[in-house]
Amino acid sequence: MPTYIEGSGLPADVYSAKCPTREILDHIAGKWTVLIIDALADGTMRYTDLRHRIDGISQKMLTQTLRQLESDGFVTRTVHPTIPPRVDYTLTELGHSLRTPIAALREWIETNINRIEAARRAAAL
Amino acid sequence: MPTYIEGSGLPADVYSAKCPTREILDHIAGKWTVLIIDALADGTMRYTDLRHRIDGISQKMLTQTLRQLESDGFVTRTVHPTIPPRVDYTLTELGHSLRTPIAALREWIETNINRIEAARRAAAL
DNA sequence: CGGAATCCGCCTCGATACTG
DNA sequence: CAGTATCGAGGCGGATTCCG
Repeated sequence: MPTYIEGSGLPADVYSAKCPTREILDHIAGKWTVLIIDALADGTMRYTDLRHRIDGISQKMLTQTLRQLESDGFVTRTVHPTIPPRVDYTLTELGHSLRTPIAALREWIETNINRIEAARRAAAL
Repeated sequence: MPTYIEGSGLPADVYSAKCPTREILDHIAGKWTVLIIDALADGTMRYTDLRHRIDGISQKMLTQTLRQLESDGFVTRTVHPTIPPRVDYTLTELGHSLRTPIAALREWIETNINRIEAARRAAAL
């Protein structure tokens, strides 16, 4: 049984360019998005924690992606007015439910990496 | 138990920028990649089939993404030397095993779209 | 500490036109 | 039918500088 979009009544379908699901797919299906959601699976993390956990991410992309996740309602940003400042990032309930498919993707890559690399070498012929 | 990278012996870890898993994540985590893999889940499809199934994809992105998937060993490209030409795309065994996590992601979006839209409106305040 | 602001090269992506 | 070629806008992403 498909889900129907509130308002339009049309069935949810990522294959349809104008379906709201398409934009969400575009937001979620990104390298940094996946890594941040997955990193927050264990619980609250500070900005610097994330920066060090996710090797190779720049300040700009971290901030930018976090803002996107926040405005999509996946992540909560909490500012503690202390000196030095402290900002915590946590998954919302919605973001929490996204954990499972995201983690599944990461785990698939990690467990199959040797098969993948072998397939790439074979495909390169 | 983690997977270890053949050759280096290091544990597979997408959080590490230099780990080969990171590049694969970058290739897989994309709007078009997800849609193509998911579309091919049902079986072989021709170029034009894919073009019509995935609403809004340009010829360029379809060709480009298919080539990427092919060189990563997820998809097989078969050319039939007929007139008019016919090209079939099929998931390899590896690509087939990727179906599960990809479909899980698509399904999560489609079933939760109304929650997501509500959360976005709430986050926008 | 947790950003914001700015600059900038490059690559992505889409639109258009053309081809065997 | 299944692409290739080209172009141009925009976004990605890194580096740097500055701030409360």
